[in-house]
Amino acid sequence: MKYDFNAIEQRWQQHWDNARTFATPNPGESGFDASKPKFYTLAMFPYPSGAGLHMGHALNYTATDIVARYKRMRGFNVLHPIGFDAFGLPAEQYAVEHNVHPRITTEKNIANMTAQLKRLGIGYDWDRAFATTDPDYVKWTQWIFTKLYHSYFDPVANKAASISTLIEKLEGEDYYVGTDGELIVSGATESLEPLAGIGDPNIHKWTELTQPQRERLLDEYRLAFMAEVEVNWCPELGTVLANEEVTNEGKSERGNFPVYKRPLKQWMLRITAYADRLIEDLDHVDWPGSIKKLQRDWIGKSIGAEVDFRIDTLGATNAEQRNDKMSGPDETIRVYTTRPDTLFGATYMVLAPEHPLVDTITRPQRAEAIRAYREQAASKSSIDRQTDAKEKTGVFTGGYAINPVNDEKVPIWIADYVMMGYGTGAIMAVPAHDSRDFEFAKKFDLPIIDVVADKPTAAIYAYVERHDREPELFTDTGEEKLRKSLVDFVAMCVNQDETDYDKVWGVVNFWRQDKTGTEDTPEPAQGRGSIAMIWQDALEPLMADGIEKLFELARERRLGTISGNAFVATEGALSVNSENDEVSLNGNPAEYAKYKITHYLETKGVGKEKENVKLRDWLFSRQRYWGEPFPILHGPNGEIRTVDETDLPVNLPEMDDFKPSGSDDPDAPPQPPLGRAGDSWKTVTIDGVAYTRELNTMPNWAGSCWYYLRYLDNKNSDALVGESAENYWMLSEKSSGEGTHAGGVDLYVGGAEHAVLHLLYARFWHKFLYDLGVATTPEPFGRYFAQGYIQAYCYRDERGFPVDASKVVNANGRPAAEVEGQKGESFTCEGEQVTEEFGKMGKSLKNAIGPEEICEQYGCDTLRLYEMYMGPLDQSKVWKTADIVGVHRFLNRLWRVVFNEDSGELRVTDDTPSEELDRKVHATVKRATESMEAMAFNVAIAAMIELNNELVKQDAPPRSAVETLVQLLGPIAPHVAEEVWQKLGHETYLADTDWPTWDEAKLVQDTIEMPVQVNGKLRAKINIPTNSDQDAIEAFAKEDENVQAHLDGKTIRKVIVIKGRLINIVVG
RNA sequence: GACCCGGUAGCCCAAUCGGCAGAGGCAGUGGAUUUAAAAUCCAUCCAGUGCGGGUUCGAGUCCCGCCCGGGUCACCA
Repeated sequence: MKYDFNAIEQRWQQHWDNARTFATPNPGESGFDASKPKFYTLAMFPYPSGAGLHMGHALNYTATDIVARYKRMRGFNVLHPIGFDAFGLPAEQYAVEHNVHPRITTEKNIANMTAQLKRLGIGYDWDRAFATTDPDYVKWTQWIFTKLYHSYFDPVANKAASISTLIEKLEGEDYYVGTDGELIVSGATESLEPLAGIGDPNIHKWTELTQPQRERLLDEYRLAFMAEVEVNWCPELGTVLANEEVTNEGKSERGNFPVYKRPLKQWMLRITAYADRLIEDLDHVDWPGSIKKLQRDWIGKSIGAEVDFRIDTLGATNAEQRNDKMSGPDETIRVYTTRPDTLFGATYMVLAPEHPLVDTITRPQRAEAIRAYREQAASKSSIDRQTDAKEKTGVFTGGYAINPVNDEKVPIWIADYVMMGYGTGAIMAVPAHDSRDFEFAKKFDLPIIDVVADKPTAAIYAYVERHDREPELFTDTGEEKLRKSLVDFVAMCVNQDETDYDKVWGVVNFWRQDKTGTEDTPEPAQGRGSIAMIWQDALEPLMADGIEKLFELARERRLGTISGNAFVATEGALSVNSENDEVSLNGNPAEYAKYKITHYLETKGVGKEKENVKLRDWLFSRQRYWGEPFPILHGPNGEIRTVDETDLPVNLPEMDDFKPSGSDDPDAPPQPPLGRAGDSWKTVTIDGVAYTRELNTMPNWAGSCWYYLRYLDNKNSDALVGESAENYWMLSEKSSGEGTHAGGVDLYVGGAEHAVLHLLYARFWHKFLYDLGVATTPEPFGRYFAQGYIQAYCYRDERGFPVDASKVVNANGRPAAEVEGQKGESFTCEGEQVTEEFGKMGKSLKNAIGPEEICEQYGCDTLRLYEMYMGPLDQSKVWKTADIVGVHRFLNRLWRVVFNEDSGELRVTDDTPSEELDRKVHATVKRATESMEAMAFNVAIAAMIELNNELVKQDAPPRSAVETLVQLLGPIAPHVAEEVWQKLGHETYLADTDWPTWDEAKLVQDTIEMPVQVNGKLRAKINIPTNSDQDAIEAFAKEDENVQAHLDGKTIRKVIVIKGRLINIVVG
């Protein structure tokens, strides 16, 4: 009776299906056991694509299944559901390519994937499964959207609230409206006053606004809103894309088509309102640090200042001024900077080509050049911008602005290295301290002046300034003395961290003039000693061309940039050349200088502190058929209303032609497929008013933003999730009072490629639902585990194209899979020479291996074992088919431990295991348990193999030891474990048994071998009674002959005894 | 370019609070079985932890500086 994995796996999979073994009741349902703790685990939502499951899926689903089965044995109520993210581009592309309705292909793919999942033996609660395309689910996705539309983000409460609340607050004058439409809290404390904007706050009351103004104001605050924005337009896909869906190369993530920037009116979600909470709450989730960092960087919060530069009209001729309607005194360009401390070094300005003030600023003689440049910039796709990024381009507008801190006139340029989408779309360029500005200034020969320097350079600036102020001090001295004096000055400033330059100046001059000081006068740089020499060395290169040259550079404020690079450091750097009659930053460290200048700007009314985020609002419209229709109706006068809750869901119209209108012309207007739907769908008449439905659809991310909540209560028709189910499954008790788990899914496993897409969008929606009171935890996924990729060898022919890896053989005709990765092999594919490489397993490299072929050949238990044994789950690892036999042998060996293969008889006996074997069993349980908890399944499996190797040696394997091993194996290789368990005579299923425990006392041996070191070198190993105390251990160690030899004639200085570990005797 | 992760035997990987570098698997080698091969079984070989410093009685583990590999982001002012 051989190990027949096919029959075994088929039998148990059928059993689990029929018996609904992994169905989990909710609170209040029959069979629910309230005494057990809960555990909610989830793998990432799969797309039911035509290609089916790949190895990465198998890895992901096996991992959560193992944890689910393990936790079940540990006495948890385990929720482990699955469903399908069935809307969206991939499903639609597949449907288009195969010319069938997406619903049909989607259903077929779901059926196919369901069968594949069952073939892997994953223990899902299938009763909870659904697809995002189910009308029942679409209804609640649309419901959430209507709530977003009717909500705003309250800046005081820091949470979402109903738009009607905002109206109440405006009517009740809790809030006023500022010039930029910002909300101003009435009776605000002084700290809130800056919200009022720069200069005259010009505060409006709600009653002063006209009805259209009011509508517009409210629209400014809705969490779902329409806006004309620069979007990523992909003509080939016929749709716009979110920033996150565009690759680095400026191509669409789906299909790899070119993407262009163009302004379009689209639905947006105000994710930026949640930026702070999305950052802050990362502190409370148990996620990999790298993923948290990716999210923080993507949100990209920075604190800097907004500064207003007045446009200068003096440069214009009288004739120009007469024609220039915009030369009023209030016309300013607002810039955002994170380095306000460098404001004195702003020598020019750059506007994004799309900046609205460009036309105003441009002088007539520059107009043609500007027009040409803007046109060129607009026509570039992001890929071109990317390619051209190496070389800075730009055009001078002919206009100037006034630097508010020093009244210097600075030229205004436009350049595509400044983006309209970030900050204010305009920058003050500080070429000395920003590498992009530096490059640009070099290319167009714009002035570069230092305003920040490291400490020695700052000291030189201070010295030269004082030298030039009192030149008479130096009339009778030579260059040598000047040089020494400078070195002293710099050395004293740097070594004593002194920025009171006048004081140092005094001291240095005192000594320079060879005067005798009073007792109080410190010697510069401690007597011109060695410390001064160090700085002399550092300064020598600067003075190579003579000290006069150095002075010259300092007077030109160019000391820092002669290196040919911008000096961008803030740590340890000091401001220089930054003072006017009212404020001086000189000698101040950057952080303080920032604070000081920002405060100065505020008092002058030309700037204020400003927080900024890189994160953009989420573009939510797609011009596609296969997505959730918006529950939105457009009225004849442009008014918008949401579809009533009772009329949800809005289902997609049946259409014959659902294909998107793609085009290779980037200027063709978007034509959503729903525009071709019949009028009976498109037009809705309510109270005699004919409304048109919104014709765009939602992006595929919509459905995956809240699916984990629907699993909890997927049959509920009154709410997206019922309260008791949500409370039970989402609220997690904090285990130790350490508040690291913010609730939600207890273990979420998936690939890191979703770090800034799904994981950010879902957190945003969840926080909104939390504000609504639908969700009771601030975060959706309390713990997230990012699994590594599966990589594989791949082969390319002479032209560099990948060839089918399964057809590649080595020189002896052996399949590559058996010898891959070994040195000195040469490979051919159908007679042609190919080269071996290494990359992510997949279709594009033609090196994919389907889970199904492995299941057929070895069984899914072996596949599950192998995938977990390859290495740590969070790391990428290489697929090697040849290695699979290792774990397959393990299962075979285990089978033969239990059964006599020839007779089919059980080999196990009821003998008591030997003390040694018993110790091994307990040690294995301990190691396996700890490894399972740490998700180090590779280590857990190794421990099991070890124990099995012990059992192989037994002529009569004791039942207790075998059963323990089988139980440990259960979560990972459930079919064979269950089969053996049953054959061992058990009535209950292994899945329903308790996880084995270990007895720490059983691990202790009577005697223990301990290494003895002398001076850290191993000199002996001694066997001593385990319970020996420190003194006894030391005495035993000293008895050893070899140890004595090494102690001979030496003094024992110290004896380190680590009980159970080692003894180290230090002699000298 | 910036950031994150990793580097232990021919290969994949273990090694608890800093405490004897080796558990497990693959490959290799020798043997058993076999007409032969595959499969299977038994036995066995193999490194001082990428490099250079430092802390320590003691470093794969901690600190500093590099090198290599993988990943992510990338004109974000």
